[in-house]
Amino acid sequence: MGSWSKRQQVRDGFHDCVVGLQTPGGGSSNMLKTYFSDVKFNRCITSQLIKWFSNFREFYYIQMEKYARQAINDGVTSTEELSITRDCELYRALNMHYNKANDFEVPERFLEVAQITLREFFNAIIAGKDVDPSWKKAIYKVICKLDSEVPEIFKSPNCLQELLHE
DNA sequence: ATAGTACCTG
DNA sequence: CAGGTACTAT
Repeated sequence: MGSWSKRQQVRDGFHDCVVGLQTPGGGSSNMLKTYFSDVKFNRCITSQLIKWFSNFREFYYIQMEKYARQAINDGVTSTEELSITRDCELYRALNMHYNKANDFEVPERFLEVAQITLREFFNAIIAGKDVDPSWKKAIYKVICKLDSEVPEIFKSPNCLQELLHE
């Protein structure tokens, strides 16, 4: 399936910054490829790359919904009570998935966006919008606009090593 | 027709 | 994650 020499390196850090990445319209597919300068892309490899990000996004949103519902069951009534810190359960779940080895320092911006996402889910569920089969679409549309730029350092084939030496 | 995505499954 | 289906958009 091709040499994903950079796969492990890029995965984690990428998603600390690119959570809601939507490929259509944004031309993001080509943008992503520029971060894998050592990979020769064909149809198959490209779709696998796209699939990864699809899976990553999926995981992110599944956690958000789960945590939002859990908060509601726990009696939370206001979004003011929902904040995402580096020691909260949700953050740990995400970090465990995207940044298992803690190679990357998760940007503050990620916490902000995650919190916005969580509150978005919370409000939608409270409002009973989840009866609509496509209720998440509205949330996706909001969050994908909050994507951060992917740090340039991830373009380096040796980004992991370089980060570890900082 | 093809690429990209959501949703579900293993 | 990868596979598969169904659906949207180009």
